[in-house]
Amino acid sequence: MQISPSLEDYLEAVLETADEDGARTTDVAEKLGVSKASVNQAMGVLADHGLIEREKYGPVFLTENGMALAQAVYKRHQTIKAFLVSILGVDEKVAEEDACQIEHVVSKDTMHRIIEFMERRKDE
Amino acid sequence: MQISPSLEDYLEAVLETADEDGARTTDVAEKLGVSKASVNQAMGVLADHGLIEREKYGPVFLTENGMALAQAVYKRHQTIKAFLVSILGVDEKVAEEDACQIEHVVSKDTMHRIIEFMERRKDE
DNA sequence: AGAATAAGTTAGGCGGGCCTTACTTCGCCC
DNA sequence: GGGCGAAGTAAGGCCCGCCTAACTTATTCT
Repeated sequence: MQISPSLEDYLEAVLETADEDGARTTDVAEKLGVSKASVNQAMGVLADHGLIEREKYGPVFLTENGMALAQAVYKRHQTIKAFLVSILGVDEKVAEEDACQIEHVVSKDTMHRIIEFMERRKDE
Repeated sequence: MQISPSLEDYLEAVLETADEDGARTTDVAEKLGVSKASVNQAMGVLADHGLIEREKYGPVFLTENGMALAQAVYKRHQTIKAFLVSILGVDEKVAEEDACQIEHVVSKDTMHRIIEFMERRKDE
């Protein structure tokens, strides 16, 4: 499953804004700071990839695949953010923004090292 | 001075491939893994921004502004790479690639924290 | 129910960044 | 000096990601 960084952001936002009734275009747009039209377009692509399902003029829902991917992205995000805050002492808000960017460009290898580093820190 | 990440990469590559006779389109293209046409186009934009100078069919040279910016970018790059390698233990080659991406998305604040962290490490 | 408002959708457009193809200029060598 | 290959340039095209404007559907309120 290969989607662009930007689509990963949309997927993550769907996860974060969803409740039992799914996620709304407006909320996702708000969260990402883009227009509803852009969200709608992105949802089309995510649906094509089988990552979400939606009925016309209704909310969207993550499929199983979509949920798995969204959670993976979310976890990466949280891990990087935690690293920035707890290890480097970066401000919470800044860390949030930086994590959002870094999560898309960091290699699996470096990601592992970050996790390891934090594990080690925890034990001390 | 506001240029895109991609243009920063071109500028950095000019710095890295240049000798006394300036930098060549071909070398920059090779270094970045893009076509000569793309390099040429980017050089046009950098020239418009007064960051490089060039004569037709000749090599390009960094202006003072261009040199300053290129060095700033280069330093960021090296710092991030050093952090990945020496603190996280990331493989040299992987760190190089990751640094190349991260350098464009990291905030000034986080950048400072990284430097501080490494300074502290050095003292111990 | 009917109007006003909110949510979602569609169409069309724009800039960034890359490409290929074809052309021009340069430098070298017989 | 003519020819050739390499370097540089120009033109045109493609995809991505975003936008605005205009439209359709849903909802809410009196």
